[in-house]
Amino acid sequence: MRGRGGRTTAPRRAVLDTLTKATHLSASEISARLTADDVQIDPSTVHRVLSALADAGVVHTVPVNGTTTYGMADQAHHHTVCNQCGKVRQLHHDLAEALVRAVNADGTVSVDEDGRAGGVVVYGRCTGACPTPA
Amino acid sequence: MRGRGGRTTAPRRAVLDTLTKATHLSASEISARLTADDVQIDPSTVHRVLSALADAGVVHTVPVNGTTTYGMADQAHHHTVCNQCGKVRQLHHDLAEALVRAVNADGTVSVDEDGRAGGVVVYGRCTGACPTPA
DNA sequence: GTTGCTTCTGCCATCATCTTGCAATAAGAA
DNA sequence: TTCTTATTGCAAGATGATGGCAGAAGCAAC
Repeated sequence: MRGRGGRTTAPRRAVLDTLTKATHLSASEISARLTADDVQIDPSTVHRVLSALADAGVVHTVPVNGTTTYGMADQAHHHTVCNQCGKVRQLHHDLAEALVRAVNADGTVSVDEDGRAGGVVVYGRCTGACPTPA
Repeated sequence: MRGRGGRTTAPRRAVLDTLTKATHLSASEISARLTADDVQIDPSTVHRVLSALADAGVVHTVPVNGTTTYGMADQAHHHTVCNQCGKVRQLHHDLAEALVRAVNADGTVSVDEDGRAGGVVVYGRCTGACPTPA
């Protein structure tokens, strides 16, 4: 699961476990869930672990409001984001793929789908009531 | 230009002037340019002005790395962002519009193009050398 | 199983961005 | 011109994220 040179440590395992159970969490949310599970990991460590995992391509990042949310990289690289509640949803759509191809063909920006933050994000608003106005 | 209930004050005029001269700037960049032009406006005021303008639909926001960049709303609502240098480019493409229509048709998220942050953002990396590794 | 190198973690301080409270100011209407 | 109220400036603080450093632990070699 993480055979990319890095070491298998308890914090990394815990962060990945948290992220597989509920994808698209911010660093502070992951910290909160870990402490809720009686796993004491320093917030700075969570940030470093996430950064390392993102560099390794294990997780990807989605910017939401002012913060960064993380999700497993084996899932879709395209997302919708609600600007109100911050909810991140996966976006499975051929048009997103087509748009990526078009942007890549354009030449000014290259979208590397394996990169830590490459992909299409559609910002909008939940139709109806937002789940949690986080 | 800003007939939407708000008052026409010097700070708002200055922020809008800065934003029309060079679109897609962060709040701190706008502050820096204002001070460079010998216009003294408090950073918190810049934030409040930008937030008010975004709420009014005069400007739109694009999340870049950890910060928020602002651009005039009369321009394209879709953008490409370089994760390395933070460069924001306008994205004129029918596929982006088609994707928005598809997402709206999907029903879970509504993309209001007049909203303060609605639109498509494609995150990637500048092909070749990035302008300024800001 | 033991040893040792190197990575990783935890703690701390620091930074940057952004927000909020409050008094003073000024825009716009009467 | 006067008055009401939105807006600004200043200060303090909240929040997210980063970097340094000493100690702990993973992993490989022996």
